[in-house]
Amino acid sequence: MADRAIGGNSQALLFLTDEQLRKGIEAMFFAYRGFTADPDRILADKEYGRAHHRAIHFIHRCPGTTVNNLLSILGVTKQSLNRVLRTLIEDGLVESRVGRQDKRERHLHLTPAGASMERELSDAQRDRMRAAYRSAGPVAVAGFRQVLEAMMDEDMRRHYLALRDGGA
Amino acid sequence: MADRAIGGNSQALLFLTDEQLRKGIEAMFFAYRGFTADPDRILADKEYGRAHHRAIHFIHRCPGTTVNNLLSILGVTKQSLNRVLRTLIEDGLVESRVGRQDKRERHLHLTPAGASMERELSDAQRDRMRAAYRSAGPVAVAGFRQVLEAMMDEDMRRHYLALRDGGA
DNA sequence: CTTGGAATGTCAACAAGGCTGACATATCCT
DNA sequence: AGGATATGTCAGCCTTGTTGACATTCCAAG
Repeated sequence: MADRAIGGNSQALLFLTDEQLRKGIEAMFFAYRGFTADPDRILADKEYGRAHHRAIHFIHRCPGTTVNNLLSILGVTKQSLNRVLRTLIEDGLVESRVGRQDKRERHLHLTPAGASMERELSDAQRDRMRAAYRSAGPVAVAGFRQVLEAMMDEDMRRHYLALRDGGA
Repeated sequence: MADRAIGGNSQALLFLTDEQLRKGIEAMFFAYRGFTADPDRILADKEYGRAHHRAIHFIHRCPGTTVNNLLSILGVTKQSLNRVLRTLIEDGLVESRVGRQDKRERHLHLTPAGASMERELSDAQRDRMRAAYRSAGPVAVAGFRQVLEAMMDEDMRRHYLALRDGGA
């Protein structure tokens, strides 16, 4: 178990020790709490939760996306998503338009109210991220993204890259 | 809202644009799924969930920790933790010893069975982390940790640093 | 034109894991 | 003796995930 990276290898692999990996694991745990803390605080006052935030985020990023596509990005069941989506539509934050070519599909868009909520949430989240980026510097940020990308499941990486490159 | 980092500033701050921040936010979202995926799969077969994993992890890291300390690390209520802890103790994975100095305190330890479960879970999680580290390289890993640390809430950072330095 | 399959919506039931509030017990400290 | 602390526990609630079943609508292939 212990530190297989060392074995017959060189000092250059010291960053692969179980010790280093454990620090990374704990860093992910504690950092993710910070990552969601600010939007969570805002959402608590309204009637919503983190699931609503995620839906709003990706509808903002992919205007006109279909339910199926959103399902696959979020990685939840349609029943779960539908519950969230229904309240967002009822409350006038999201609009669901019947597809023109394929009328079975629904294309999702934020209403002005939805866009305003999106801004409030992502501003809060970006503020923290910006402070972290600034304090760590550009080189660290590049490494941060590189490790995160390598950590994703294949399916998730596909979605991520499509958003990263398509949305740029 | 858009790209305040650019304003009257230099090119050196291009990594602080909203665009770059958004990519980091999405990377965190997708990567965290991968981060928990392997332990979750293992836990699904047994009677446990992610909350049990977290408790086991930190009891392993801080043998003899008190319930109160664990509460503060995990950031949940004692009722939530207790539900998890009770099942772990009933199932013989965790042992709760009355404190010697202060008999009000309970000191938590993994039993051999608990330690074995811990190993199985953290092996799975470390494997993925190791692959990510290896593919990204030591410089990226340093940046990864740096940005995550900067992203934590103050309370979480205290716990993280205590574990990072104390546990080294 | 019919039929199979895809995309969507919805109902019901359930589980995990958060939360609050209230209360009990044992222990420590002053 | 009495207040504070550490823990455990009961009851109930919420969010968000799950499965399974079923209806509708529509596209596309035969």
